[in-house]
Amino acid sequence: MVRVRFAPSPTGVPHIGNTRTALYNYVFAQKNQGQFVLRIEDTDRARLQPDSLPKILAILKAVGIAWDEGPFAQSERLKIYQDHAEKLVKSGKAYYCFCTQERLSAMRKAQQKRGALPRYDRRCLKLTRAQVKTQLAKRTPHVIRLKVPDTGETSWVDLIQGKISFKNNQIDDQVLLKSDQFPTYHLGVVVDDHLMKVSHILRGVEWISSTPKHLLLYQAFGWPVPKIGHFPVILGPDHAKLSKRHGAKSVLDYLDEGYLVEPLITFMAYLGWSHNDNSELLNLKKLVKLFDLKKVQKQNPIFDLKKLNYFNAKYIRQLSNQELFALVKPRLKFKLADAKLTSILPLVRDRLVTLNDINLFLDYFAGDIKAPLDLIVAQSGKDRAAVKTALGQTVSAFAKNSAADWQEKNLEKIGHDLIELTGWTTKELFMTLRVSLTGKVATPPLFALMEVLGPEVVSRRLQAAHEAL
RNA sequence: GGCCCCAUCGUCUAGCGGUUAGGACAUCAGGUUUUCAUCCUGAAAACCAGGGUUCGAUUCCCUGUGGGGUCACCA
Repeated sequence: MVRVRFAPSPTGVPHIGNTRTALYNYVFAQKNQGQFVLRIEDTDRARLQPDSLPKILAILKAVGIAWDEGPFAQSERLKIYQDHAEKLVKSGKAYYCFCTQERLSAMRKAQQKRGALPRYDRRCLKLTRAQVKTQLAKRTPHVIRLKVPDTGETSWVDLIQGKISFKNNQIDDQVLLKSDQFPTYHLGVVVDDHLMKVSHILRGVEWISSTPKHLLLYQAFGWPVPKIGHFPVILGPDHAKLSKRHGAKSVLDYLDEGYLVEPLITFMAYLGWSHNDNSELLNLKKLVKLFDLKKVQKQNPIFDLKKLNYFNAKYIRQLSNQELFALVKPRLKFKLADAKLTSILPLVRDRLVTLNDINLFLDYFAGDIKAPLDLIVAQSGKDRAAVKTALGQTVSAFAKNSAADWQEKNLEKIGHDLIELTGWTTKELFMTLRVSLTGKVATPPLFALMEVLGPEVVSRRLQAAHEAL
């Protein structure tokens, strides 16, 4: 039975990289008809951020990752870790340490000065049983440390990275139970992964160097070791691990900005894993079908927003007008009648990168604009007087068209007649009208736009520009 | 710095001893008889370096270089 887990610590909101780890885990479990356990590793009380748990859950839900068990909070399982740590002390695999933080940091400083490896000097390992007893009786603050073997090496075959091995003498006597009686990460994961019958530990490469410590713990407990795999970490544009420093955003942030779930899933999936040419849009179901742990890269991928944009725009284009309408409506920053939005949508849909981009095209539909005279003249390529004349001719030409026949086709015909009348090039005239009507240089096709704008608005804006010139 | 890992176009990647080293994003150019976008076509763009092994290395091995991760009573 395949059982995976996602075990975030509630010290912040998971960014895209962290969420990708959850995604890979989930997809791997689904692929193997396995189960997904959600565990909250809230053992660091100092860095705990209470508002991050709801966000973690919201992200998983948004992506569609359904957990089969949990969320389990480690803070509610303290006794379990304490008992296990004590057990290790009894069996001689771990020991009490009464050293103060001050001593430890002074020791480390001295070691570094010497150029030596910063690690615990095992002073408390030399304590006699009686000495330990006295200290405990005195309630001296203490931790429990793992007694790491001095010789030999610890290795495993990583599901993604291949064989990895560490010499034991490189590994510090890790703290297992902190002086506040909370477990450290190392104790917590090992105990929980075992108790929760996790079969595959799949996490980011940043955990590789702690893996031997965990392996040693499994050994100390006499437990079987789960399969272990380490995903590459996502790097920022500066090639350093993606972090808050890069403004690394969460799935929730991207959703807010008008990105959609499927493109987000696709984007995350292709960061360190590949299928065909990495251009196919995915969703959770497709990803489950295609995912293969063997195709996960060892090399760390670099975050590239352009790809997300590509997938998002592509996804939007595949939506029906009705679907797009529903998605876009709540994001309007302009007051707009439904019927109007419906008629605008086909004109702008190919131009949207995110859903929020809808607002980029709405100002001249929803409100009124002030004609940018200089821009109009510049785009026309003519002098001011000529533009004024041409706009005048345009106003009267369109005025002759009945409101009932106010359709793109008819309007376009008038436009072409005007080209003959004025002697301007198509580009010159149409750009002049475009800017006069929208204030912008880049817009949907001119006559489709005019149809939606309607005769009154078109006439009013052209007239206004004409008069102002 | 020690330890661990990694190394194909700018980016994501295909490749698993013999290929004109392929695709996608991005970029650039042209086309779709009005802009922008879409769409289509095309272009430029990579095997980190040096040694081996081999008839033959992008591919296997070693070294160097470069990159990343990690060195807490944080996860």
